[in-house]
Amino acid sequence: MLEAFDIVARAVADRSRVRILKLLEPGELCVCQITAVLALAPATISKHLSVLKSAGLVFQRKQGRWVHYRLADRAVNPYALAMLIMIQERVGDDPALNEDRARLARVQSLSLETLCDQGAAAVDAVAFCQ
Amino acid sequence: MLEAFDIVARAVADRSRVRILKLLEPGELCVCQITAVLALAPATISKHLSVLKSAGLVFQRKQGRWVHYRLADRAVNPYALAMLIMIQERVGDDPALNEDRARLARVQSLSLETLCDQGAAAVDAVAFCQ
DNA sequence: AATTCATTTCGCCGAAGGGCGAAATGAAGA
DNA sequence: TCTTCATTTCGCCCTTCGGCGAAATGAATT
Repeated sequence: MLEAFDIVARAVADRSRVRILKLLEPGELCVCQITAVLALAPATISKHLSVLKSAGLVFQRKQGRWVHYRLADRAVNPYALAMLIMIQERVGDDPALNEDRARLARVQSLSLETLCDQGAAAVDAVAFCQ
Repeated sequence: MLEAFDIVARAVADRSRVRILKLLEPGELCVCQITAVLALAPATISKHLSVLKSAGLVFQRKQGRWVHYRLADRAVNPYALAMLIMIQERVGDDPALNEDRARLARVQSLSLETLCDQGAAAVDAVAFCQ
């Protein structure tokens, strides 16, 4: 029990991972989309997602070349859902998170093909055009 | 906001600190009592308490030679109380925590004077006598 | 079967964090 | 004022963890 709570607590005790959880609130996202928003190396994002998945905070769905992640909606870890709800309800207005949401909007205006080819550069290009 | 959540999350992302929070649920305790239960160095316990205090999870009260800590009951950090409630309601039956509670009972059967003089050894002596 | 390519795994680096002993602090008592 | 002593702070060690590039994986396409 302590062990299970500890896994969830350690998982959310990192800004990048909380940013990912907040990004996933509106719906599932592809790894490359998350990577483009956070502007970190794919290896880093993959590691974060693996930690979140192990904690039962996110689920994974593979479709074609891409892997989509979404917030957990079923209790794998008894503390995961409660923690997600807490983050959802209480962690709201924040400069970094608002920035992420704006960036996500631009990311989602691109096809996955374009995004994977161009990476974060394409996102900045969209920002420039608007 | 993200910053504030991060501080609380990192504070509870450690087994020793969660054990301390669970110990404090029935009521305030002296530093030496917590030290005797967890069987860690006073310096270590003090550091943990400082982290919990900075996160707004515990309050401090000085009385004579001793310092008493208790769970926060007023919102210093907007996430602290919610996290405490979550830990209180959901983190329950666990071998380590049960062990701590049993050890706490023995600790509380000693006066602070005896406890501070003898340390953890006195606690083991009580266990032996019962 | 070979290629492409999004994702993951591996190995490494530097920073952060838990643990302790020793020294500092500071309040109570002599 | 001087001593005592619970607690805290400081410095150090060692482990854990976030980050990255390079290599491995594995599914889809040619």
